[in-house]
Amino acid sequence: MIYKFLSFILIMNSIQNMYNILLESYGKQGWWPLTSITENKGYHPGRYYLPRTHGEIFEVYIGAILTQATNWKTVEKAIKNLKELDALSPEKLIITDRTSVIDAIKSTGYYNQKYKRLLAISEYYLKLGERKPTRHELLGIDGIGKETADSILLYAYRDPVFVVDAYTIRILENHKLIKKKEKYESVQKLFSDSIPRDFKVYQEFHALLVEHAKRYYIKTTPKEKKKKIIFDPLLMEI
DNA sequence: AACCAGGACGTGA
DNA sequence: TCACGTCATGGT
Repeated sequence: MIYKFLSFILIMNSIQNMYNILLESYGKQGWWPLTSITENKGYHPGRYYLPRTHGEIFEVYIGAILTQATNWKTVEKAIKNLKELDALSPEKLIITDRTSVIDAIKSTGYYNQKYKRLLAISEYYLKLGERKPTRHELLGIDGIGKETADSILLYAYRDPVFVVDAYTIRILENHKLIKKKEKYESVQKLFSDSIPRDFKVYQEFHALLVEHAKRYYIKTTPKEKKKKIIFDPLLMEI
């Protein structure tokens, strides 16, 4: 029993170390990217007061839906298209004709689903008014699962909710900090137990894990078919 | 030219 | 509960 306790302490320490090293290596990431920020492709490191307007907050919702199972570059294009269409607000999105919106978001794939989901969050966002959503409410909306809900809470509202994505799982598995098929909430709790309850840390850590995974956890050449992971330099350090 | 992307959801076992 | 198929375009 005491053995288990000690190993848990070590794991917590590794998580904290991982954050320190990633931050030191890559710097502040400045998520969530916003079109109102013209420089640095919308990223705004250190400006933790963002987003602040309804336009910026709603853009996080839109991006969170559109980025599901696709890369951000295609989402960037889609949001830009929506802006040119003048459909980048819940009110406008609802009244804009379906084919125009679908055409705008086509690059992100799954456009039929995503169109429906954009409508759903638009309706919800309007009903919300000035109120802040709860996780439970968000999860009740079509197309919003755990990761999307937590992304919205963390990046649109600055709630200290850790976002667990596929990359996070992959990295932690590789470092043997979790077992395979560890559950979402379980991984989330591990982070909550290991790092200070500070939304800024949560935002940066998640973004840093994504950055790290993009560098070392994606297959690079068709040759390395069997090897998903190249080599993670962090394995030596933590 | 496969293989994968900042997932979610429905279904059948 | 859980493993698996589906949704679809674009980047590497």
